[in-house]
Parts: sequence; structure tokens; C-alpha cells
Amino acid sequence: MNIAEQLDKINRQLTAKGYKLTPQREMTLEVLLENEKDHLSAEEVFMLVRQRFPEIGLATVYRTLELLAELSIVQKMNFGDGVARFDLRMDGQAHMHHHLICKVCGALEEIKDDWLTDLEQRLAREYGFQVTDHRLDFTGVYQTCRNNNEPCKRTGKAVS
Amino acid sequence: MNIAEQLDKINRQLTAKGYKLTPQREMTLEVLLENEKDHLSAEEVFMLVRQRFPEIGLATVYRTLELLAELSIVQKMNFGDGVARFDLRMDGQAHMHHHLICKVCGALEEIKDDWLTDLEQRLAREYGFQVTDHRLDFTGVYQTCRNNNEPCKRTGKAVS
DNA sequence: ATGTTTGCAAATTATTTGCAGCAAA
DNA sequence: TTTGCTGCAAATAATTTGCAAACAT
Repeated sequence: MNIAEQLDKINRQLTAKGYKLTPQREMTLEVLLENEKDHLSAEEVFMLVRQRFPEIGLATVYRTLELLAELSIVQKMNFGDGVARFDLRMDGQAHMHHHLICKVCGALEEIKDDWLTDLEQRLAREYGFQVTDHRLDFTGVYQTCRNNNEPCKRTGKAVS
Repeated sequence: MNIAEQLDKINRQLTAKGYKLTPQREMTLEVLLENEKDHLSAEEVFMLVRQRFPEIGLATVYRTLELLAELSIVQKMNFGDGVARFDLRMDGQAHMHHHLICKVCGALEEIKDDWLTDLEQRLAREYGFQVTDHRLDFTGVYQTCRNNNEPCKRTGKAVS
């Protein structure tokens, strides 16, 4: 599914709920679609959208992201660095992908497999809890990073 | 292990790194120990500590929590409500407990089992990634809550 | 003496809100 | 012509920082 098609689909989702796909919203979605791999903060989205739509206001980006999160079109996340990050969530996936966060190089890799179906069934059985979503992040170190044992380029933090 | 013993242990951890267990830090730790089940925000910790040590400043609580997180004595977490929450992490557990977050009643249940050892071995093998920590939260609904289908008492949010 | 820790107040950062104008149904 | 959507500026909320005083080693 290419970007135009995806936009079209989202447009239908919006209209179905009585919202409009304004130029601002469209540009925001384009940025999200083009950077599907990253986990952009509102500020980052803002700066990227601005490049193609300079009149846009930061508040609009926030409002758009909030709306999209409300409709489960994007996923709002928190990695503990004090900024909310946003991720497209295509084909109404019930589940998030997982993350590997390397303490050395700061890399944030995504794992698309869903490893938790068994656990979720167990939760339903043993805890009477019906899972609708989950979040699974691993912190650690890549072997390759452990070798060249230097502090992280981004944060400057030492390997712990 | 009772509270006095735990404090003692933490005291040794602090001294080992050249930090002191000041009265403020001790009171903060007591509050954390007594509320091990909750996930308190800095503000909540502050208000509880204040009851027994009224002179304490909010900044001190923040600094203490940050220090304790640095030393892996507490775990700093984010559940997406815009506040950082803190949890004691006894016996240097390598791993966090997991969470069940009910969308109806807002309950936040802890699951102490570690269900991810298999996955972590797989990550080491297949991705060359050595896990040091992880985070696993499930969002969903308790069966019992689904029945009385009312919005959440805390947040007022409707069941989705 | 030296360096740590504290309380307070001020600063910073991320996010939200009030409001007047504009645009679309 | 009502309602939604926007940009701007101001407000809020959480957290951090500067600083001088108190404390501990």
C-alpha cells in the first residue's frame, strides 16, 4: 500500500467520524508515513511538516497527533526521555511492535513479530483479563556495541 | 526482609557509591517501602514524605528519586499520563514486574512472574542483543469490568 | 577546608488552552 | 450560519537548575 492509498484510507476513517482531512492534517500524516520507522516527537513532526507547510502552528500538530491517537491511527508512546513519541499504526493492528533499546549506541530497533499471543491467552485464562494492547521494550546492549566499549554517541552515557 | 533491614541495605549501597543517607532520603525511602505496591509520582511521594518531614522541598524529592533511579534502587516509569512514576526494585532484580492496566476501572495490577526469559535468549541468539532489562505492560479489560460496562471511576473515560 | 546536600525561587520544557478569524458543510 | 479547524499567544504542569546556607567528613 503506497502513501496515497494510505492517506486515502485514513481520510475515510476521519470522515467516518466526522473529521476533515485538512491540508495541515494531510501534511502531518505524510510526514508520519514517510518516517514510519522512526518514533518522532511532536516537535520533530512539527519541524518536518513545517518544511512543506511553513504556516503550520505547533499547537495544530499537537492537536492533530492527539486526534490521530484518539482514533488509534497513531500510537502515542513514552520512552522515558520526557517527550511523547508517535508511531503510525497501519491496518488497525491490534498490537504494537516491540523495541530493542541499546544502551551503548542508543539505537531503537523495531521487532515486528508478535511474541505474546501465548501470554495473552494465559492472562485471559488465569487472570480473567482480556488484552487489547501491549507494550514490550527490551533494554540492553548489542554484542557489537559491547565490543567497542565506548559511551553512547547520542547521550554520552557510559555503558552500565 | 523488614523495612529497617531494607533501609540498611540501601544505606550500604549509597555509602558504597559515596552518597549519604540523609534524613530526607531516609524518609523518602520509607515512603517508597511502605507503598511498594503503588506506583507513586514524585508529587505523591513529596506529599507523603511531607507528612513526617514538613521541611522537605519538592526539588529534594525529585533529586532523591533521580539518584535512586541512577543507582537502580528505584525504577522510573511512564504510563503515558504525563507523570513519571517510581517503584522500588528490591534485591537488585534484573527485571521489572509486568503490568495489567484495565481500561475500565483503571486498576494497575502487578504480575511478578518473569515470562520473558525465553524471548530474551532468543534475542541474544537471533539479534545479538543482550537484554539487561525489559518492560511489559498489557492494556485491556477485566472480564468483571466488562460486565458492568461503565466508564472508569478515575479517568471518566468510557470503555473502548 | 572541602565537598555534599538542602530549600527556595526562578528557569526550562513539553503540552494545553483561550480566542478571534477563517473555511467548509 | 453553524460548526470545525487554525495560528498565535498565554497558561499550565512537570521537572530542573542556580544559589547561598547548612551539614558532614
